[in-house]
Amino acid sequence: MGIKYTILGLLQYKDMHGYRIKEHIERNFGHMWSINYGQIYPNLKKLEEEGLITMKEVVQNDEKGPPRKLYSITQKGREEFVRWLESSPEKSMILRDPFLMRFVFFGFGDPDRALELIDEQISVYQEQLGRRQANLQRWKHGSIFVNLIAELGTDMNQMILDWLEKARKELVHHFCTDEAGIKKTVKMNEK
Amino acid sequence: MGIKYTILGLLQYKDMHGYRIKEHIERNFGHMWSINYGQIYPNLKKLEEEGLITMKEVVQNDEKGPPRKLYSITQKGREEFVRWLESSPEKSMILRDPFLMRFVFFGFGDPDRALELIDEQISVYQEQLGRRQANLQRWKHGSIFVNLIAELGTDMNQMILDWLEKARKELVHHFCTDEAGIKKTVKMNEK
DNA sequence: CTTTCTATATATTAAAAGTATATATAGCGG
DNA sequence: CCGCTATATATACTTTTAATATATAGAAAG
Repeated sequence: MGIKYTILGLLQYKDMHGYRIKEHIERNFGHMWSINYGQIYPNLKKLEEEGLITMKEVVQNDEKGPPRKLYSITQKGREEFVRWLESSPEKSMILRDPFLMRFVFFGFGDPDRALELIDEQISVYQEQLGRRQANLQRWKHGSIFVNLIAELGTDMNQMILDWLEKARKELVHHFCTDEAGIKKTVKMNEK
Repeated sequence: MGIKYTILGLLQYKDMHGYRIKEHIERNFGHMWSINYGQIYPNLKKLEEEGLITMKEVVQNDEKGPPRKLYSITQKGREEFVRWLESSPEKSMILRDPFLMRFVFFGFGDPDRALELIDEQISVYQEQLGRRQANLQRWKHGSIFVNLIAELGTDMNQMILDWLEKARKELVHHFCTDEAGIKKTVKMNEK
């Protein structure tokens, strides 16, 4: 889904080699999505075949490591990129969450364990939120677009945390009204 | 990612055939994720091979259409399902958004067009929010878990709308301070 | 000087997921 | 009888993910 154009977009900023492309994406957009080497190298090859980028040179590494292939975008690539950039997205947001997939069926499992899993998820998102807020400060002077996306990341994180806490409360109440002996659990889990 | 367990989970509620599984997922969780026949039938076959479900019977359709294969979960399937249900998720949420992928690079395109795309996205989410809120009413008396997930869907929708409007304002301001002649555009897009 | 470790770099393969397409059955309306 | 729609099973192909392979080079330890 648009990996080609993401790579083209990055090469508009500056020339890059494959390893650096993944690094850049992870650093700047890692909170929103990620990319794999299995996607990068085949797409670089394809873009080159289509004449949208060229492999400029193979340079010896300054620091350490093997020689690297530096890619740059062509004029044809710039035009194709803008054509895509100004087209309407063909699909809406796709979301996959192994936790939510479990959440739907929590009625089938052990209520105690369900609450534990929610607590784990709350911890994960709290930690991630802290990292994202720290990153926000770092990126304040960068691109307004990256900044706004980072804000979306923290907004989303906060929203999910709020929902998790609300869901937890309602489930504690729901489990509590069951004939199951979980009152002790409710008490233990209350702060 | 867990398609097998989603199918197992649905078969805990009641026996179903392949076509109905997709229908059920689209109706109850369509706001969060979707599934394709290309995922359903191979996984049904695999689950049967693993002894987690059985193909109970082939029944002639009452209404119309061809005969259908009714699947039901086995005891082994129930145990495997609960094992998965009570395990910690192995990954975090995955998010893919063709619009956000473009948003990041809006600095390269035409500012007018960028604002148009944002306006389109706002329309899409507003419409989706209306549908989700209507669905919320319908599901109020159903499973508390499905209900909470539906609430998450509307919460997320509202959050994204808020962010889009905030982003739009900041971008209008950002573009306005450019040396580009977009003041007219700013004026036309103001309500 | 050699070995081990780490970071950096290119790349491929297998499995899983997602998309598109094919084929079939049956009722209904023209 | 034909065309359309809904219902139903299923496969082929593409994309993504995860894992793995191979390589280079500096630094540290022995």
